Amino acid sequence: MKPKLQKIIIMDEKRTTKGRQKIAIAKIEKENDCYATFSKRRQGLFKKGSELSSLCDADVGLLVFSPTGKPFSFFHPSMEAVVSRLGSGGAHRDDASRLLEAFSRTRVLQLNQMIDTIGEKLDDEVEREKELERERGACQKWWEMPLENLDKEQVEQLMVSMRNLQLMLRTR
Amino acid sequence: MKPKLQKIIIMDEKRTTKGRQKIAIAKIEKENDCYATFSKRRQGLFKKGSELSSLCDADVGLLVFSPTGKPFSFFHPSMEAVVSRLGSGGAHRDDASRLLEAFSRTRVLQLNQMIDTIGEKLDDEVEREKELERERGACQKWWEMPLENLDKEQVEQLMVSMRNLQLMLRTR
DNA sequence: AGCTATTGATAAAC
DNA sequence: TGTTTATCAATAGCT
Repeated sequence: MKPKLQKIIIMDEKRTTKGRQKIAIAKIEKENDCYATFSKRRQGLFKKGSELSSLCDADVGLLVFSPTGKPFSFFHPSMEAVVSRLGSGGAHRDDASRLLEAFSRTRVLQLNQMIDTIGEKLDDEVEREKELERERGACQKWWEMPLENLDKEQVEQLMVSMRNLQLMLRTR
Repeated sequence: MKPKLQKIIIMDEKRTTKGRQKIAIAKIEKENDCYATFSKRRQGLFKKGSELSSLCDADVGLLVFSPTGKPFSFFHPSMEAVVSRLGSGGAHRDDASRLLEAFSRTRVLQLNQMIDTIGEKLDDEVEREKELERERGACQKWWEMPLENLDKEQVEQLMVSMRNLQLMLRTR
């Protein structure tokens, strides 16, 4: 870019880092750099997809495999919505499809909702959130607690607690 | 961002345009602006996907529907390559079926990975969580958090999260 | 995982 | 839709 608007930039202090540098779009050979870049850019890609779907109310489906073969995906508004638009959407009643339904209703939806409702809110709302987090501590977003890390006992307690919560909410 | 490196910028000539302005991530109501934005951002998204696949030698599949319903897709190295990574697949059917199958398989893979992870007892993460719990004992029982202190939005989020949690637990 | 300087993407205006 | 320009947002290189 060649700015038409003339700017004169004077910098004091010494540069502390080299900052972002231009790179060629070619395979990153250094394995560590490659992983780091994949992680950052995958996040960026999914954010872009999320923004596109929000801004234009467009159905979006993204599917990416990491260098190690691990799959990542992003769908909005849901995998079913995106996939069903591809055609007549014949009745796939195989196990995979049913699993897909069950799973997409939980983790995918949850992740997307988190992204939509929390991650992409306006700046001041994000600021307010951060404020709340600081006040109340890390436990505020308990629902982001990785369920994978709960043992059987903890799960049972969680379910009991959920039932109680439901009752409380209902009586509100 | 707040640059640590002090810059003094002097501009002469008058600004000729407003340049890029910050926008909220919400549905663009003006139809024309919406189409223009979709067109530009779709290009940007596909470019990002292309770069990611080149930089990290990653398989990438992107699928987007314009506000008018027109489908766009990007696959690297090819749809076949992306799909085939998910298994030999059965007989060759139409593209839609194959895509669906691919997506389903992805989900199943993730589900299986999750189940595996769940089966294991946690190590460092759990220790870390317990550590946190010990530190802030009061906050551990988040479900006893006074509901009066939640605003409407938080309650809605809470209920959504609960529903997702239920589904997720059910699939375990 | 955080930070900062720089590159890259893109909202406005034509 | 394509081009241009000033800004905003993503991220490369370090730690």
